[in-house]
Amino acid sequence: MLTFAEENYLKTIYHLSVGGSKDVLTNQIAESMKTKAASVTDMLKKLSAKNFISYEKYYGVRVTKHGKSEALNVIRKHRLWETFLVQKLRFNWDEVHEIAEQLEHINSPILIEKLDEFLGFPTTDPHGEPIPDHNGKIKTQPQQPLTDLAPGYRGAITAVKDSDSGLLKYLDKIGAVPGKRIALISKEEYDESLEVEIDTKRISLSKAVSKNILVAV
Amino acid sequence: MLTFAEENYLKTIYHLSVGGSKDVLTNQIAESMKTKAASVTDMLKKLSAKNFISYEKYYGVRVTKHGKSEALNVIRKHRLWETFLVQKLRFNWDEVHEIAEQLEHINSPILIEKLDEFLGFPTTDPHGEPIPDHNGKIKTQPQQPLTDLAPGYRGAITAVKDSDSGLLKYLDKIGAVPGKRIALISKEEYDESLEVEIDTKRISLSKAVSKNILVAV
DNA sequence: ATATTTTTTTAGCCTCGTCTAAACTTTTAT
DNA sequence: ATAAAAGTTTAGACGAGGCTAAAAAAATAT
Repeated sequence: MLTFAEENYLKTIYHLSVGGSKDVLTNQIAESMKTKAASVTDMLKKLSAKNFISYEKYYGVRVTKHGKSEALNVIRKHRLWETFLVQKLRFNWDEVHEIAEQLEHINSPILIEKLDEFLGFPTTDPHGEPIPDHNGKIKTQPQQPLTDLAPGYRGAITAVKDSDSGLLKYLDKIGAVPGKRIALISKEEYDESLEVEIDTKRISLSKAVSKNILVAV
Repeated sequence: MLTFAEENYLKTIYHLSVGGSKDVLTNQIAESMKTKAASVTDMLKKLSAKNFISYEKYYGVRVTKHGKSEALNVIRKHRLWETFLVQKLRFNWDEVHEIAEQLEHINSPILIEKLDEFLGFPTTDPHGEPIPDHNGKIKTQPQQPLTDLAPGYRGAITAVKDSDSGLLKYLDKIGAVPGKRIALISKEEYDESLEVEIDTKRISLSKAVSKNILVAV
């Protein structure tokens, strides 16, 4: 049985490791979890002793098979609860992250299976992120941040990174939600802002916003 | 903000204080929480310092207004989640207690209000226990354990005390669930077992069972 | 190649919640 | 009324998780 803290570290390390091919560093974890490097080092030793991560002093960590499976389980629970909050309790998508951060630690496999069924076995959460199945299998689709694409791109928004409520409220207002079609018209060089078209409306998006919009490629 | 442990102590103390007119004693709490008296004493000091209980060394505790309100809030959450698990996720009533013990500590007032609405503002949980409203008002109805009544009694089961899964499974099997009509036919003196009628069927109930069946009076 | 800066780890301390063992109080029995 | 028993509290310890300050290692600069 994992403690809440262990689950949170594992989830963070897993998230930081996805994409990057290198080991996850102590300071990255500390920054991401808003804690201190010394605290992270302490926890890394514990997680390593329990075989959830492989840890080489000064050179960072990576999750083991065992650790990845635990991390994906926490992520599965988080995303199922977010889906529940939005679909059943009618929360807005910008309000659910903090609550799901608590609910993800509830320990009852049968509860999660029944919740999954109650929700109709959803494959993505309200932000478009894929929900791992009960074996930890996660269905990824080819996607890139809008910032990486060239003018002329047309496609659909697949997901929105970052769970900041302000960003999500804004995206909701302009209609930039998962599933929505979007076209990249042009890129402004000096501030890297993007001119896009959503629902036949032209909108300029700052880089801070557009780097969080993931689209199908 | 209360910790999980503080919430659990407060809930237990409140439950033990209901009915009994005297102060709740250290050993009662320890037994009820399956912990040691020394641990209880430590926590009583903390809860007393925070004004959730009034505590007189060696003579026991009682909850303050403040403490009662917190206890009722935890109980409200527990019973709403139990209702959710049974009504929406189709759990059996004997399976929900442990899961609700975890869910009751989720801290989000708005979540609980939305859950309450989603469930249609229920007034009792699956075991017939009343659900306090968001002001901590609890609707009690006159009820007594079946063991306290005389042969000839006819009425309805209002609630079932104790959350033991074995007991609940048995009660479910014989149809002794809240709302069901029940008649007390006779009382066997030597072992205090009761002959009752439920659904036109005659059943003999041991004292261990019948003391947990609460009926309207 | 050495010195400086950055990153990471260690050492030591803190709070929370738990425990055992020993020391009190209070209650009960003689 | 006093001795024994029962109940409660204190003292001291521990693990989990966090912190600050200092030491050590790695990366970067000169």
